Amino acid sequence: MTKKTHSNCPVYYALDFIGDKWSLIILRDIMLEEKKFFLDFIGSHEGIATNILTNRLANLESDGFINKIRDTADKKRFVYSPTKKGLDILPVIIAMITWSSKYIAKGSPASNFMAMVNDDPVKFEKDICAKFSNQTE
Amino acid sequence: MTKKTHSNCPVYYALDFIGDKWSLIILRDIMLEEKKFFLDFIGSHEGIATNILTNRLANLESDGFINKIRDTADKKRFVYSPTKKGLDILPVIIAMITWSSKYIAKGSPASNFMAMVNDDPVKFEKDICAKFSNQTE
DNA sequence: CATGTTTACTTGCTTTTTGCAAGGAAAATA
DNA sequence: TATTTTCCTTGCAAAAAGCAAGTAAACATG
Repeated sequence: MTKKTHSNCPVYYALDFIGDKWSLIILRDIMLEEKKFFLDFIGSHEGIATNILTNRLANLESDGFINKIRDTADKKRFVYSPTKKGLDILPVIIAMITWSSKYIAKGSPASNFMAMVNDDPVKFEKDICAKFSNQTE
Repeated sequence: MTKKTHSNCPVYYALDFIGDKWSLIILRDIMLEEKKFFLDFIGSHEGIATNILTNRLANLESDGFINKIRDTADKKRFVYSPTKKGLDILPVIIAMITWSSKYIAKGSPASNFMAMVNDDPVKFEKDICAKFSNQTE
């Protein structure tokens, strides 16, 4: 996802930014799992490597999906949060959850999100956006 | 996207299948661009290599997203078509189109799909599904 | 029916990306 | 000052993707 082709196809355009697995996983962690710090993302059970995480966080920031600000309480670390542009990716994530809840193996341990999304996807999105309503951009 | 991790996270579960760019581009071509044949996909301006296309078509078929049947009219070639499971990915694609139409540069040559999706996304999805209503699975 | 074309796929090679392990730097802590 | 925490970098190996050429079966043509 280094070079953006800026295709005139809107599907490909979106994939230029979130067409790799890790970028969407990070956005999921930020928006759904309320992760904020570098080590939070490292703690995801998917196991992203530190160099890849650094690269993806930088891309997501320069592409305007997330903000990166130094934590005032603990200046060693940075707080990562979604921008409006990033929050607007939520419908894509929700659509994936809807699809998965239909096709995931019955025996699989169900995620909380599946029930919530199936129950009321609009409310699900609104509730998450409300958590980040203090975002300026 | 070779090994499926079968994570209990529904986002990651979906990304196991469509988390690489090419798989979604192929599904876009099949469902939105009404492409059917190997050479149709090669003709996409994104430029997928033949070995990658062969691999992705095989994966999509074995994962149950598409059907592959020999063309009765011209037995040299195969007809690729979406299954119900594949058509259920449409909301993900539509969510991407919605996102892109909001953030794509104003000067960019607009796709037909952007206007149609923004006008009536539910109708957009129904119309596409109707085209493939003869699909048995 | 011999020859050439179309369509799908394969193979070998190079380049790019990812994964992994170790280390480094700034801020906090003791 | 020494140690820990947090984020990031670097070097190297493994995996994936990209590219060009070639193969084989179905078909078309003379």
